[in-house]
Amino acid sequence: MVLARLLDAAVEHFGRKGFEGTSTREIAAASGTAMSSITYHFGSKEGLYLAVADHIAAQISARQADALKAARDTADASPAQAIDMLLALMDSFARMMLAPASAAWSGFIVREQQNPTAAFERLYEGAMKDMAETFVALILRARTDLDDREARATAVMLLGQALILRVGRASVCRIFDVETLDAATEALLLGRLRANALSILSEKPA
Amino acid sequence: MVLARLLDAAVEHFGRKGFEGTSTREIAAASGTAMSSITYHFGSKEGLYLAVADHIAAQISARQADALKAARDTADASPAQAIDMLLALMDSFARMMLAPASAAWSGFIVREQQNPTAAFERLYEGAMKDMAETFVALILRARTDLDDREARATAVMLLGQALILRVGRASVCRIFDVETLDAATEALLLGRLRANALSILSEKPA
DNA sequence: GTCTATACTACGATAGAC
DNA sequence: GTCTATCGTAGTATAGAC
Repeated sequence: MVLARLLDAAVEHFGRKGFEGTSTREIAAASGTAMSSITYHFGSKEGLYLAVADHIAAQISARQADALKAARDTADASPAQAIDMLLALMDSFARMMLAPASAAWSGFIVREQQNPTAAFERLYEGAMKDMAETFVALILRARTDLDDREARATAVMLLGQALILRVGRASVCRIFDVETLDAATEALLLGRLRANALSILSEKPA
Repeated sequence: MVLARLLDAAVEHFGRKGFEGTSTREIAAASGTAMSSITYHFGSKEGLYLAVADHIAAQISARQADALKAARDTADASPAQAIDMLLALMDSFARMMLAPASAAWSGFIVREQQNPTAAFERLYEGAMKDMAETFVALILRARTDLDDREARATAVMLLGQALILRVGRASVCRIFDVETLDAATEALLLGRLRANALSILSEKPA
């Protein structure tokens, strides 16, 4: 119980302020326990940090599980079906980027992207790899004119459009001249994302 | 001279390890000077941090100045001309995201996006606003079917495709199964980015 | 298991010599 | 202007009571 509270508080604090920016005393205080319980349960501050990576990966996987399961059997999908699945997957991913819960996760993940530690491996293998490979497989079904590497590049670009909703949030708000994203603006962004993805995925006439 | 060395070292250290993750002693050591010179020149650690924000904004502006100047007079551009300018601007921005120098900058900027301090204002006003507004203006010329808010959303999505090249670098490398991005993969990504942007910007038949 | 108390290190800021 | 020396604070980790 204390263990779970410590983990939740650690996700929040590490996500928002980074490893060095967070003190174990803060996390312990937010969990209503003593700092030494971190050593007891996780061995060290670093041990807690790695546990947070696993925790985040598990939460993301759970959140995307439905959308990924629907896209699991892509071997015999028609291009049109693959596009439908991709649009649904993009929408699911983008909604996660818009959800408040992803703020702390993304802070954690983005730091690991720029300065990968052992935690990045856990994040990628635990949550991101599955989504990336599913994307690539679906794109290959949708755009039969692309080879494997082109499909991977396309997956990167599609994901980037959703990623900026979280990672560039402050700039997005400035571009729309709002303090926080309201429902109407979120809907507008999701609609544009869908339209763009459709443009990209529709196979071009030679 | 010491001042410039401190600033350069601070960009690197703050960018890679964040404000709390960087000690003033580290920065001073990397600059070959004493820690107390930070207090002398910048007043405090925070003063140095804000100076770094201005420094980064200036460097980005300088780097994008040519591409932005070429797109300055958009009032009478035809849709085809606007698309050409946008593709050039996208390419310029994406190449900055691929350049090694942007690693430290982006670390700094991304932290500010998620946890904006006074430094974010300086970054946005000093470098990002100009690019964002230029993007929106050009998109409105290229896609006459979009209203202002739709054009802003489209700008966000276009920038996201380039942003992921830096912010999601570790994942991009994993998706391509490489340690670092080689020239061939970079060319592939730039090519896909251009193709996607073209798909998105080509006005759809009603 | 969870707490209090404490050892040890590193931090930012400042004072003062030169 | 740039250095060395030092102060006060806050950090992680550990030991030991309960």
